[in-house]
Amino acid sequence: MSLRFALLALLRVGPLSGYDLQKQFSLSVGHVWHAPDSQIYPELRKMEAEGLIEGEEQPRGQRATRRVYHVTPAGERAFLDWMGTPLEYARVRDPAHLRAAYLEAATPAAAREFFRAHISQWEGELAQWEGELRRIDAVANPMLARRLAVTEPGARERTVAFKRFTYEGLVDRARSEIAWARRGLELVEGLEAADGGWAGSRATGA
Amino acid sequence: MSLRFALLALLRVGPLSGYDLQKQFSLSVGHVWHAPDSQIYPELRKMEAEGLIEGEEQPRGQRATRRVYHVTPAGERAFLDWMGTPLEYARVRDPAHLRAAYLEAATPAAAREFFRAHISQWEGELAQWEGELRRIDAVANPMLARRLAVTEPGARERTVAFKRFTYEGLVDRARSEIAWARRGLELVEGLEAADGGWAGSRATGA
DNA sequence: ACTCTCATGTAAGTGGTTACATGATTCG
DNA sequence: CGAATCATGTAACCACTTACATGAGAGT
Repeated sequence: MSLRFALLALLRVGPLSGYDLQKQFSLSVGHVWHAPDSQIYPELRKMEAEGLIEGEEQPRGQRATRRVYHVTPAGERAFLDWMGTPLEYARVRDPAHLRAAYLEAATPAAAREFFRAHISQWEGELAQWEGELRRIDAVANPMLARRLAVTEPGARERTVAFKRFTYEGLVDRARSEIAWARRGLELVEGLEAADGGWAGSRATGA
Repeated sequence: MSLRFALLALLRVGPLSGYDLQKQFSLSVGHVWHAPDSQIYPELRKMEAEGLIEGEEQPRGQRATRRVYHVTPAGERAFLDWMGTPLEYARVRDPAHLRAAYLEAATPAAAREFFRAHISQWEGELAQWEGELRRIDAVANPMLARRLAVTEPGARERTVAFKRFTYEGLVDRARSEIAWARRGLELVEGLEAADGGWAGSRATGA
């Protein structure tokens, strides 16, 4: 349900084709809400059918066209309504913590590998989010720059502030996942030292 | 894909009916992987069809029966294999941070309400997870007690250690979400004080 | 001529959600 | 006798994933 609002958030700064949208997506909102192009195109069609956006065919070369979408008043209203309604939180479904809870059934090597993968996973996200933070500070994100150009001066400060704040939260989260996994690595070391029996045949299932 | 392993994790400590499983689920693994009964029953059937578990019809009263499942050797192997394979991480899809990134479009009241809801959401989770931590320490979780009874003495320490460690991680996460949202509340106050123009008609879409 | 980017999708499948359906048993 | 709990599902729907499909235009 959030995809359409992520799309509206982008289209609200100015008209874009599905293709451009998809590109901008991966460089901005995509950092908090992933969507592949195979999901974006149909969603745009649906949103158009519901009157939230309108598409205009534009010629491209001799025969080809591209469809450029802009937000309708109904779309603007839908977006602002959404901003005013409470979020629905998804129930927990956390594969990493699920696995962590039963790591005694894994070999020490597999447990270590799990934590290492967790660290590198979150280091990847961290790098993305820290990069985004730097781009926000430098107004080097093209989407943000366009948005600020379209925003009345008095509102620019808070526009930047909420972006910063959002990515700070994500950075915190990534750091705490990494810290947790590092403690996990230490825990594995400790348990292995304390109990020579782990790594035995039981853990491998043989 | 994780559901079946969550179910196997429970069944590995001893046979259970779908109904019992579902009850135990919400009191243990359910804290990291939610699943409604309408998903559990069909999944058990599928797992049986694939030979991971086996069900036995047991009489209950005069006419009724219940189906009690136990893990087969193939199921045990599947579980241990899963423990040894790298996790697949889902792409980010985070409604709260998506909204936070565009909160300049909301009224200050809506922004505040959003953060308050975020705090109470995570305080709820926090309470659950802290409760679970206390039950782990007191061995007051019946599922954990059963598991320890079935675990060789040398492996008990690490069984408890990984559970503790998992819930510690979840508690950390909840705390940091709460801290983030509190900072969000402060940010809203600050922006409102700095800029009397927010809360104006623009933000409401009129 | 070839390749890269632009541009827009469809189709099949999976995992999960919500709502509904049904009947036996046990306990007060 | 009625209510709670035991017990097991089905059906319709939605969001998302993966893989595939197609063709025009621009640059080398």
